[in-house]
Amino acid sequence: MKIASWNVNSVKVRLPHLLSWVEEVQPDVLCLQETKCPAADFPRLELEALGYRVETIGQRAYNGVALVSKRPAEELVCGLPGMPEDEQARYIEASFGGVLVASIYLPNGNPVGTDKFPYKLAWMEQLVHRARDLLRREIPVVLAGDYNICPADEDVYDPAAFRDDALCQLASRSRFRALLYLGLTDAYRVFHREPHRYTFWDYKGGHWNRDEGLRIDHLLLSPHAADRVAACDIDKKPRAKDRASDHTPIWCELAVQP
DNA sequence: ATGGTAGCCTTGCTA
Repeated sequence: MKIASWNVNSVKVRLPHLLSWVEEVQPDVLCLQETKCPAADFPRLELEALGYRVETIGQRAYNGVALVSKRPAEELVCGLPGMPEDEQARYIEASFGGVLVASIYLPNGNPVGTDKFPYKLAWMEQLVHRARDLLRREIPVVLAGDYNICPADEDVYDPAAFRDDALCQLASRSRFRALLYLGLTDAYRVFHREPHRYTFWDYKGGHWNRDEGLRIDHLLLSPHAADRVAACDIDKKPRAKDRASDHTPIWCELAVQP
């Protein structure tokens, strides 16, 4: 069972890239973030033509998450439990044949010193609570998405330049580590130990061409999923295309019948 | 030199 995550930065603009990637890679579940698209406007017919179903929550211009899957979603959850007052479309969760998958668009939190940063930390606190509840079920869980967290300095092309950034703050990293200490596993680091591997390259300043990026998109696995993970990688090819998203997909393969 | 680019509800906001 192949599970992937991709911040597409507008599903409408990225639709050609999205369709060609789905057709080529054939993920069983693809988690999207920053669709920037209300659910009623989501281009679901094009994905259905490839044999996929879509569950999504969205809003105009900002945020928006989706689950694109071959199997129908079960036990759908829209919005992060514990944050009923959150109006931003950042969390959608469902089960697919006994594997629970969430598509997460964690708040960016910049600039630190504004109310955006405490919003990020409060959101992460609720995500920790949700993860704790899900881990009690003792089933395979994949929490996938744009976490807007660089777990360590090795995940940043220029750690000094990002020292005061919300993506690298001690408080942000501490909440991310709280997820790991609960028993979740960073799937990418099971297979790749080398530093300076990225999922995001800023549009500004030719960062893609110099491979100056950040590792902020993550697949976190519950023990039952980590026991079955057979592969995980970042697919850099979509980032090289014209009119690319600033993020590229990350995927993992679980030894579970889809 | 606090720049640069992209997408959106655009003349500003978010990332």
